[in-house]
This record gives sequence, C-alpha cells and structure tokens, in this order.
Amino acid sequence: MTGPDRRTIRASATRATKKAALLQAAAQTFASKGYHQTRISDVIGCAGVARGTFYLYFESKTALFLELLDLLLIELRAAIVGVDVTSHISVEDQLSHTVRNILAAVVDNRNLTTIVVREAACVDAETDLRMARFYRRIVDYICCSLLEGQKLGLIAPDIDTDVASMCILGTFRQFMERVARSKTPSQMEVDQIAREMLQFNLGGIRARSGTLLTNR
Amino acid sequence: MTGPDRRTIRASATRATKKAALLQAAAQTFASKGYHQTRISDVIGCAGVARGTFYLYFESKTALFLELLDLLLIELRAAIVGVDVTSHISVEDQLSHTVRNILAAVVDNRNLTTIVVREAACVDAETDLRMARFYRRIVDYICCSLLEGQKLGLIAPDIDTDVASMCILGTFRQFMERVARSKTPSQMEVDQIAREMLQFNLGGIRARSGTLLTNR
Amino acid sequence: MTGPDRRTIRASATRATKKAALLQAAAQTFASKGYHQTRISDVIGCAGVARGTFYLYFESKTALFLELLDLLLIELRAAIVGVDVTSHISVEDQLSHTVRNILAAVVDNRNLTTIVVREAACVDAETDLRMARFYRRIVDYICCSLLEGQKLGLIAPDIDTDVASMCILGTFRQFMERVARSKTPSQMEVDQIAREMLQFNLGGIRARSGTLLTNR
Amino acid sequence: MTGPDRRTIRASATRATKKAALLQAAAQTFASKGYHQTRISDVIGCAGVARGTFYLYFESKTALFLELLDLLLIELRAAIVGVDVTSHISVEDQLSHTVRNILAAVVDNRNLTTIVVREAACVDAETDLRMARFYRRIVDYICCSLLEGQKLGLIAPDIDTDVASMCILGTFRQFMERVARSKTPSQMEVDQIAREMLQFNLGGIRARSGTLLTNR
DNA sequence: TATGAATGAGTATTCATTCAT
DNA sequence: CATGAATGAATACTCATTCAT
Repeated sequence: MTGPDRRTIRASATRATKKAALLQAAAQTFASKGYHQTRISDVIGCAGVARGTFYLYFESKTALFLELLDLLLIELRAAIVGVDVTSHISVEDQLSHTVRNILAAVVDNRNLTTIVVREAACVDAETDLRMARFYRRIVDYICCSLLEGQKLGLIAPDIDTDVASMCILGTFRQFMERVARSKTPSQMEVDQIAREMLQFNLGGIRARSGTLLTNR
Repeated sequence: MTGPDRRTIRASATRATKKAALLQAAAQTFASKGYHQTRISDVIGCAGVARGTFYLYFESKTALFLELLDLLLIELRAAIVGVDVTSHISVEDQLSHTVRNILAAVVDNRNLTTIVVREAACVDAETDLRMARFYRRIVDYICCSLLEGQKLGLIAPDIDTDVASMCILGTFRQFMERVARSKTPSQMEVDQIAREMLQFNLGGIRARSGTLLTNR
Repeated sequence: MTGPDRRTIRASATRATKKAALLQAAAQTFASKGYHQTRISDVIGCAGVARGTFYLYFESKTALFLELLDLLLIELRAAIVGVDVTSHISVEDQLSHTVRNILAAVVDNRNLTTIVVREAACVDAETDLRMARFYRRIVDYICCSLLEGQKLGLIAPDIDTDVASMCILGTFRQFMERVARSKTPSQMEVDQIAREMLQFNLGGIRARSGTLLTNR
Repeated sequence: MTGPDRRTIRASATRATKKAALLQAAAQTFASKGYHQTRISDVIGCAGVARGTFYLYFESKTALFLELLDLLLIELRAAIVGVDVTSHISVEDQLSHTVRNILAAVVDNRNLTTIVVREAACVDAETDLRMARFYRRIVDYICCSLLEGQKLGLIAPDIDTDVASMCILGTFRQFMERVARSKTPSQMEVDQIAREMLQFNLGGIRARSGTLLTNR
C-alpha cells in the first residue's frame, strides 16, 4: 500500500539529490578549473555519479552551465529590491539594505560568481546573450530609477543617467570580480564595502555644484 | 645578388607584415567568434598565410592571444597618465585628459577590448593571471593616488580608498564592456561619457558631508 | 481471490499481449527507421511498455530481430507448397497456386519483408547466417525439384538446374525488394505479377530449342 | 627548379596512394566485418594511416561507404552495354557479351559487391536512396529495351515487360548475392552461369505458346 | 511481472601542432 | 622562411542492458 508512495518519494529524493550533487560538483569544478578545462569526468567523478547519469539530468555540458548561470542570476534578482519613496524608511537606508543584500548574494554564491564573472561570455552564444540581457536589464532598471529620482527632485537634473547607471553597475561588477578572485571577505568587510560602495555611488549621482578637488 | 642586406630587409619586412597580418586576423576572428570557437584555420585563412607559417611567428594559439592581450594592456597603460599636483593645469583638467585618453584607447582598440573583456579570464591560467595583475596594479595605483590626495588634503579623509579605487576601476571596466558589446560610440558620445564618468567618480570620492538624497 | 488459475491466465494473457505489442511495434519501427536507427526507446515507446519489461520478453535487441525474422521465414515456408506430380491438378496450376501463396505472404507481411530484405544481412552474424541458410535451402529445394522434373521428363535435360534455381529465387527476392520499397500492391497487381512471374520462370526452364530472338 | 614539381608529383602520388589504401582497406574490412561492426580504427589500422589522415580524405565513415558504393556502381554501369539491333552481331551474342561483362564486373569487385549487397540499404538514407535509384534505373532500362523489342517484333507482345524486367534484374542480383556469399567462382563457372542466366532470361521473355511442363 | 533510474563501455570526429620538403 | 600533409591525443555523448524496488 505504502509501497509505491515510498518508492516514489525515495526516488524523487534521490533524483533531487543527484541533480543537486551534480550542480554542486560542477560549480566547484567550473570555478576552480574553468568551464573549458573541466571535463564531464571531473564533474561526475566529483558528484559520484555514472557518466550516463549525467545526461539523465542535463542535456549537455552547456545546459549544465546554463543552469548554474540561472541559479546565480535568480539569487541576484532576488537581492535587488526597489526603493519605495513612500516608505517611512529613508531612501538611503533602503538602498543600504539592497546593496548589502546584493553583496551578500554574491559572497554567498562565490563559486557561481566566479564562474559567471569569468566565463559567462565565452561558453556559448546563449550564455553570452543571457548575461548581456541580464546586465542590460539591470542598467535599464537603474537608469529608470535615476530618472524617477530626477523627476522627484531627489537627484540633480544635470546627471547623465545613462552614464551614471553604467558606472553604478560597474562598481557592483567589480565587486563580483573581486569576490571571484580573492578569498571570501568577512562579513565585516562586506558591510564596510557595502557602506562605502553606496556612498561612492550616491556621491556619483550627487549634484555637481563646484569642484571638490582643486590644486590651489 | 645585391647581397644579403637587401634580402634580409625584404625578408624581415615580410616577416613584420606576416606577423601583423596574423595579429590583425586573430584580433578580428577572436572578437567575432570568440577564442575557443576560433580555429587556427580561421586565423591563417583570414591572414592568407600557410598553416606552418603560423608557428614560425607564434608558439601556440595561447601565445597569440597573449600577444594581443599585451597590445591592449600597453595601449591602456600608455593612456593612463598620473596627475602632477605641481602642474599649473588643474587636477580636474588633468584627470579629464587622462579619462579621455583611456576611453579613446578602449574605443580605438575595439576588437582587442572585446577579446580581453570577454575571454582573458578563460583562455589560460597565464592570461588570467596577467589580467588580474594588470587590474590589481591599476587598483593599487588608484588607491595610492587617493591616499596621496588625502595626504594633500585634496580628498576627504573619511573615504575608504580601497573601496573607492575598486569602484573607480569598475566604472572603467563597465565602459570597456559596453564598447565590447555595442557599436563603436561616436567621438561626441565618448567625450560625453568621459566627462560624466569623471564627474561620477569625483562625486564618489567627494566628502560625504550630509546626505544628498532624502525623502523628507 | 478466485484462485491462482485466473491470475495466471490473466497474467499470461497480458504476457502474450505485451510480447505481441512489442513485436508489432518493432516491426513497424524497424521497417520505417531501420534496425540500427531504431532505439529500444522507440520500440517500447511505440508498444507502451516499460524499458525493463522489454527484457522480460526479449534477451536483446538482436534477439527481437531474430524473432521477427523467424516470423517471416515461417510464413514464407508455409507458403511454399511442393508439386505433387501424382495429383490430378496440373503442375502449372499447382505452381501457380504456390507462387500466389508466396507473393501473398510477402505482401501480407510487408513490414517484416522490408526489414528482412534490407537488414537481415547486417544486423548480426547470426541473422546473416539464418538468412543465408534459408535462401540456400530454398535454392536447394528448387534445384532438387528441377532435377526431379528432369528425371520425370518434365523439364529439358540441358537446363543447368543450379543456375536456374538461382535465377528463380532471384525473381522472388526481387519481388520482395519491390514490396519493401513501393507501396503495397493491390490484389489484382499481385495476381498479375504472380501469373507473369510464373510464366517467366517456366519460360526460363523450358527447353532451349532454337533462339527466339534474332535480328535477321 | 624541379623542386616544387617533384614535390607536387610525389605529394599527389602519395595522396592518391593514401586514398587508395584507405578505400582498399575499407573495402576489405567492410566486406569481412560489415559496415556497422567496422571501426575507423580498423580501416586506418589496415591502411597504415593515422586517424586524422582519414578525415583528410573522407568527410565521414558514411562518405567513405558512399565512395565505395559509387566505385561498384560505376563498374556495373560500364559493364552494361545496350544492344545494337543494326549491328551485324546477333542480338543474342551481344546480350551474351553484356551478361558476361556484368558478371565479370561483379566477380572482379567481390568485396564491393559483398558490401553493397549486404549493407547499402542500411547504412544511411543516402546510400539506400542511391541503391534504389540505381536499381530502378536498371529496371527501367530493361523495361524500355523489352518494349523496344516488342515494337521490333523480337519479343512476344503478350509479355508483361514490367514484371519481366523485375525478374531479369532479380536474376542478376541473386548472382551478386551468391558471389558475395560464396568463394569467388572460377572463370569457367562464371562463363557457364552467364550462358545459362542468359538462356533463362531469354526463355522468360519468349512467347508463351503452349505449356512446356505437363504431368500428363 | 513491471518499472525506469542508473550504468559505463564504446567511438566518431576535431584540431593544435609538427616536420619533411 | 614557407608550406600543408600528416599526426594522434583528447572528449562529449549514446544507448543497450541491468537491477533494486
């Protein structure tokens, strides 16, 4: 009676486990050896799974990469929370929270970040496209937010929102790069970076009245 | 007949020509198809050179990539001119000039930029290392400059120079990414971007007195 | 509940059904895609049976083919009825009947014919052997019949029975080939072919008195 | 001066040699082990050539098969010579010559015949198509010839040329099958078979006046 | 019996590199 | 210097078969 149910449950549990194991193994191997240097053997060896089994869960090596890519992009999207100007929480605090979220997502997915930062563009036309689309959307989103801010009088009207959004994205990507390359930063470091990155970007979109730097 | 000199000259002329042709061909092909999708056949076909000849000029496909990488890094290094605080030209004007230089170098070497931005990290341990080193040096350089600025009282002392330099590099890299992906921007666009990027970054390292953005 | 008998019966009924379904599915798939292009998945998918179940009924893919092969060979053997010279029915009428039988068997088993004609020789050493043996027996049988006919004075003694039997088999095999390749011929067409094929073969073993064809 | 010429000559000689060696090796291996059981390793091992070299001369294993197939078909086509009714040589002698030619071509290309007879239909859609087309053309050719013969009064008008041409082709194909399966027949045997096969087929298209066989 | 997830041996093809000419 | 035919190591993917449930 409980036979089939149990079997089904166990089976699907195994299924989930196997796929997770493969994703985990791939994340590790891709991150340490790079996509092109990684052989299917490496992944299945690391996951403790037979060769054929791999293709039970993934159509191809590329498809596997794509799933990993999506995993990170989903995390990042989730971390990006828009600002609610009607909220009683100050915009800066909201932004502070979002920045911390994003940096945390990057740090928490160090392997994925490494993979994405280093190889998303050179695995495949598809992965390249997906990354480009992702970043374009982010830039567009930031740009729209800035324009909105200008309308609301929160941001100086003489800011080139196009360039500013590009710069802001750049600062975040450089952080991703840094995480991908250095050892995982401590929570304290991340907090400090979040704070300073936010300040830097806020400064970047602040009104350009007068020059701060002068050599006389 | 007229002696070895002439032959040598002609030969070395040809030599230079062939190598240049191969580099040019590789830059094009790598930029359009990507390093891993590019076959030696593609390069020699495009350069009009025989297969064996390729290996007279380059040790390997990787070595070829490395040379291209260096070409761009040299250009970029050349474009980066430090600020002379004793000069009669204002710091901001000097910076403005440098930024314009850098952006121009990027735009002028669009193919190389594309290649480097997309693949430097996933060709090889060596290329990866070289890129990392290059960017690390830049960050260090910026960081030192900022510290210097703080010492001179040009930059607010509460700036985290570490994070700020990371952000600044990020803004430049995002521009490289943009050039790699979009059509070549016009001179006017580049000028506008240079101006705004500089302002953004200057804003980022400006004293954080009071918040600019507030929703009350 | 009502005892083991019923269950057994039902089970064996299912057994017969499943096996028949698999044979049927295989006949179709092999005929349309060819043995080597057909995957076990295709067969079980078409038969609506689980993968493991397949191996309850057939030892291997080859064994399945062998069973299909046998099905056709049995049909063909059944269709071949020897001539009874003591019968009151004329030899030609008996032959006519047999030819019609054979052609009908071929047409009625179009899928099997297609498979056997096209692939029996290249599936396996075993299938190849079995086909060769089958055809050799047929040739031997025809040959013996012809020798018998010669002894009885029904067939001219100057006929090379070896070659003639080869030719006769050839005409039948060409018909099999034709059925395998074209659409199923109508009953009328088959009858016409049977009549003409018999006449052709009878003509082939007729006494070679004089040449029929002459260009003077 | 004679440098490049010689090299070219030698090179092309080697080229021709290598390709011929591969074709020869493939003919042997395919004939003895069958197309599907033959590995590229078998062919290159037998030809004494490196793996990559194989693909210098053939696009794929299938393409190799196709070339072998064409080799036989060309030989066979060349062996088929039409009858010239205005010639001073009797039609029967002309036919006799052609039949001998065809059988000789089959025997001389025993390996190819074996391959084609056994596998042409199950290698590929393309090979299958090519074989079908070849045989269809032959049948059509025979059929047209028979119709011509009927017009000229050389062949009885009550012959179904469609069926007769099918039968005739069948006799030849059965000979091919026989050569593919048995040891190479001696010249004498082939001559005998040619003579008898011709007589058989001539008998098949002779006027059906009266029955030869009768059991009373 | 029935199932279908797991297995892993098996192979055609690619392509960077070499080297005889 | 120049050539391009030859090389062969390297690898993703398939699919018949098994076996735990």
